[in-house]
Amino acid sequence: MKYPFEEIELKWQKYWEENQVYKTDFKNDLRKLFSLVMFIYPSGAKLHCGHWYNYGPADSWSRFRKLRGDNVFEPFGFDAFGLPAENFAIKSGVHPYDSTMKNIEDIKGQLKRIGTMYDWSGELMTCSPEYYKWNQWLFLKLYEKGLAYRKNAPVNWCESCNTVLANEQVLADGTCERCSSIVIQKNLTQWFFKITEYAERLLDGLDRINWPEETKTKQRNWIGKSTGAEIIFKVENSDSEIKVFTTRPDTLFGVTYIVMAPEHPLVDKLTTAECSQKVKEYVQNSAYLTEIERTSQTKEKSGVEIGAFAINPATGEKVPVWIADYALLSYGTGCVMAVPGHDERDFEFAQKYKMEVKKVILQPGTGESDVLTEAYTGEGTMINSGKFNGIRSTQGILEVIKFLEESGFGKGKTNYKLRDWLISRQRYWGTPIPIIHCEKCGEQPVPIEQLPVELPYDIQFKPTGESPLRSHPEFMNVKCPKCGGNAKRDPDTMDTFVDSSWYYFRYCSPKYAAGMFDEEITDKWVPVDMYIGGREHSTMHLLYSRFIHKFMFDLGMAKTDEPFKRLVHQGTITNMGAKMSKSKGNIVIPEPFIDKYGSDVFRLYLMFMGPYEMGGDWSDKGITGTERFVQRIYDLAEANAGLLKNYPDTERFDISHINPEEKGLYTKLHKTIEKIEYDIENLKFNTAIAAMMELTSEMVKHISGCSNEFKAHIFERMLILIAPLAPHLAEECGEILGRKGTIYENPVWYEADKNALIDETVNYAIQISGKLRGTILMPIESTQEEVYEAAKSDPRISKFLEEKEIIKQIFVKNKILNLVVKP
RNA sequence: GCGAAAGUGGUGAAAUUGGCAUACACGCUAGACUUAGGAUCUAGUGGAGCAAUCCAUGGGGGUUCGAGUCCCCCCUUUCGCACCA
Repeated sequence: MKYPFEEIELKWQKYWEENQVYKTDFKNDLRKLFSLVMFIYPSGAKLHCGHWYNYGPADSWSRFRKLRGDNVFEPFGFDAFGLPAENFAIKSGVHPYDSTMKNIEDIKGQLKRIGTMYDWSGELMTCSPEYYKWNQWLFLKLYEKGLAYRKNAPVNWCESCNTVLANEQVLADGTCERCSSIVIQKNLTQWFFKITEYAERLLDGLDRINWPEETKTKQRNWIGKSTGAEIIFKVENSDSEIKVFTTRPDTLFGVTYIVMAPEHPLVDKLTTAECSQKVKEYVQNSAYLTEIERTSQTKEKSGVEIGAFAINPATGEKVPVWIADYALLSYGTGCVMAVPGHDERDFEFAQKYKMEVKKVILQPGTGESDVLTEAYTGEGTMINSGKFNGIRSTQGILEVIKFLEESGFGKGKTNYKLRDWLISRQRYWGTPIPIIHCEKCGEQPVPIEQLPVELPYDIQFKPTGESPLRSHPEFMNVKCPKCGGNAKRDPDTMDTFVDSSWYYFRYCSPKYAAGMFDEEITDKWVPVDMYIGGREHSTMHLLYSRFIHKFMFDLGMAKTDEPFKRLVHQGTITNMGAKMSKSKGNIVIPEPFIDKYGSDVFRLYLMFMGPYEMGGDWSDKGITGTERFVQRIYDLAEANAGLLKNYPDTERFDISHINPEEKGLYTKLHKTIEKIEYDIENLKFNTAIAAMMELTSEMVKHISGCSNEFKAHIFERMLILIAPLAPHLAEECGEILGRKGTIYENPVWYEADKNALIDETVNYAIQISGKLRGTILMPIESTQEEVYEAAKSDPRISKFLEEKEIIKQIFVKNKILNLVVKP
């Protein structure tokens, strides 16, 4: 009979749900396993194959662990705040709340068809006040500790859309994603979280978690630690000082000019009257470039002199001060000491503007008088550096720092590329920032007992560039919590990455009202043991949550200081070479395939396509392969209906007491058990399925020659092996075969019988001088002599040995015999 | 430019440690059963050659009895980061 997937998938999904098979008992934390996939943004585009590729295999892994005896918690929820819903509202007039609720309903329906073990009692959505209340609480805690603060900062601004854009909405060429006009930088007062305070701990923690090396490397690069010195340059005829950061204090004697970022606050003050016109033009010009444009290496460097001179603290020499947009205000001190002799960028700039190049590090193997034709950035001996002459540059770094510290002109300093996290958005559909601005008392936190600050439903969606909340008087006008006078709420909302930086805690007690989460549970159930999601979050979500988690640890609310013990990235499924996205119109939806083949076949196919962490371009070409495979298993079960009712399970068989067909199957089965254990644990689903296919083929061929007791043994184990990969199929076949109880209510895993893993004979590869000339079947553990004799007497091999002298034999037991002959 | 990953049949891909390259599938070819086949089953299927054999893991060197796997150089693709002083 054709495998009736429609009926049975519904039947088992209903059964699992009604019997609460996947409900987690938090009281039992023995062998607890928190298995998590990144929650979904409920967009109108709904679930596509990429989502399935994330959730299906992740669920198979969790199911495998459940069968092995782990107490698995696998929750799901919705990352429900965010820009797309609001943009949709601007276009269509549908309120973000309404569209989001509808999308969540739709997606939930789609999700249920996968047949996952989600414990829906953990379900949450970030847009509900009972969730975002705790975002606000978190904000206030950070505020209290000085880790949330407001400052003026440059942001992306589209003059045509009249709004702030997230970095992700600015295309690589510096234009607006929506209207293609140029995006400029504009200074606005914004809220930040001080993630930089945690930079060192964020680096340290990476050494203690089981994450892909590529992701750890990305985070390390993103944090971008570099050590060097901060050096003070006095300014001639001024009481101002210019501070620079450098990783090469050993090149201090080679400084020939200073570069400041055009937006540097000292620029106005230090610019002389003669230069002011040129400087003003330059500053204005660079404001129209995006950071992306400014920092693109293809652009030629440019700059102007501001007329001031700085004094080199080591030499007393005066050097000109320039502004140039290759200096970034956001890194280091925003000022650079330029050493054209030993820095490529400074060299390029000095060439263009005809500035002096001083050689202070001697490249090994070159002479002092050799002229530099390019910057030498390596190590060497210090020259032209006063009392430091002759010192190796690596040592010189330390010596110069010592000199700076003693003379008060600077100090050793560590710098990070990581910037503070800008969390305010001039948007409606997010968590309101719980701050009240009072003209008299200034910035006032909303008292905790007044949380949540609820997002009003009635609101005007117009892309005005201001938060829509600002034009909602009932929301905006409040009394100051301190003086009771009239005051205004902060009109901004939080970045949705705040929501996702602690949601895994909340899953354990989504309805908890006495705090962010029930620590009695999270103390035992957090951290997440397995986290599966895409690479695109390597430096965003995955860094933010590590930061927030460490903060929770500092508050005493988390027992560990890392949120995700083990991390795996599934590969990206592309379509026609491009990542699936609604705007590209290349989304592949799963429904047609589930309708045609069923959920298990589709899940199997996704896992069978290739290595899980690799992904690839979508094609449904091979799906019939997994369809046939499922049908063969179903046929086998039907042909042996009731078997397990009539024949009890035998734990193991003695190989010497079963017939050859049974023996072959027995060995195959137990080898398959071992392979599948290794493969699924390591998310190598494709080879696990291949192994199951092999086992199934062997069963189809040989099962009729087996005793009923033996059949019962193999079917019982085969069901358990396929259960994580095709859960509906396994339950149904179990029922057909007359198995006692359902699989997932009574999880069990069978260990491989080690005795069955050893073959009695092995196929030796016989090589002559490294070339394969034949194979011979030998009893296991044969000696070199025995194999050699057998090889010599085999005509296929002996003909290569005629009149040849064997000068060496290489023998690898149970594998290979290589006879090296004289050429 | 820097960093990471990858390159194996017509296609998706296997190959825990240096030890029989191409498992498992898709597709294709032939046959069987069929009114029929986009069903099922059986056999075959890296390339060249009648054959013995030879050649094949992006290209070129090397180490080794033996290299898809280790080392060096180069090419291509994908993804990150992109003047970070």
